[in-house]
Amino acid sequence: MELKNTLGPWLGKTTKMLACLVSETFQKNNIDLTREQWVFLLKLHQKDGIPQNEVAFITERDKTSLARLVKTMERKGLIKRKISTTDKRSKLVCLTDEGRKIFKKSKPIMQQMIKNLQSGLTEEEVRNTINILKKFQENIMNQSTNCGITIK
Amino acid sequence: MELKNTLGPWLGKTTKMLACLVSETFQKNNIDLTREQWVFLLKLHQKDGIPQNEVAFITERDKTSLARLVKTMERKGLIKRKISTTDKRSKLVCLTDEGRKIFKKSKPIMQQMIKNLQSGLTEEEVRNTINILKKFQENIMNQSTNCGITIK
DNA sequence: TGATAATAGTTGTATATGCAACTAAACCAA
DNA sequence: TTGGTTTAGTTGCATATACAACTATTATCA
Repeated sequence: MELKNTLGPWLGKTTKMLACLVSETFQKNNIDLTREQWVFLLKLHQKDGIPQNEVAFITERDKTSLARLVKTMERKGLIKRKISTTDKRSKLVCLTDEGRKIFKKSKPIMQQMIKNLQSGLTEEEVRNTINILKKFQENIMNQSTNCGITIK
Repeated sequence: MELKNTLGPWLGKTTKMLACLVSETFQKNNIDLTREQWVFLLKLHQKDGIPQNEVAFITERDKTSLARLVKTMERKGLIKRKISTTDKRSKLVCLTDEGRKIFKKSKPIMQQMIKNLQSGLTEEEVRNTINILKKFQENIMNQSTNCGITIK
């Protein structure tokens, strides 16, 4: 089996190109965000004021990685933290006005980008591809003890 | 359009899980390599003694990123460099015995892993999925000026 | 030929990532 | 209640990544 006829390299390359596009799109539109920061803001828009460990779970990220992302975004004024009143260990992450503002600006741009990415693909093709990716993820989990982030 | 029904997040998550599996597999088998280092060694096995800029192109990576990868791998004794005789700017990257040895050890393990990843998927499904990914890549390039790494 | 442009690689700076080891708080069980 | 365990978050260390600015060398063309 030729490696280049397997999914792995194709997934890697496509993901890399997508990351590049997102970065380029933000730059073009003067949005000072990284892809990771954008996803973080998106999640906070869906549910604000959640503890860091929950954000780490939702965004499927190591807690140390998240801690540093939080630090960067707090420094940039996109989010703020407050210690939970019920659990002094826990820090709740909240959007700031600035975070909301930047996300609002980015939203239509990202929606358009996502729409363009799917152009030429039928809904069925997308659905089928997602199903293949799910199977692929199951195959990963069957070989692993710790990569098993829940399949939604 | 719900974001979670689009390809982007699924690609990202699958790639992340795959990276995790590769890392875990190396650790389990006492192979001191990262995923990137392994791909680098693979490329060198296909063609040894190539200049850094060509490796950067082949592995679709920024030249600065590659320079640091080269530095790390040289320090680990996996590769060595020699200045080209025809172009004093150019540095040719070559495998060392150590690099060959580690790759040889890793090869069957990676082959098995890749085989397992495709289990339950028909050849046609894999082929179709790759074609969708190609279309997706084209859509990326249509929106971008610099993410257009050649589609092979 | 000689000035200018292009190319190969490095360094500075910034972001993101994960493992291991740590602190502090909360939980739990004898 | 108290002492061990679990949990939330941080810090140290290492890797990977990319943009901008830099050096050194080569290529171009007027």
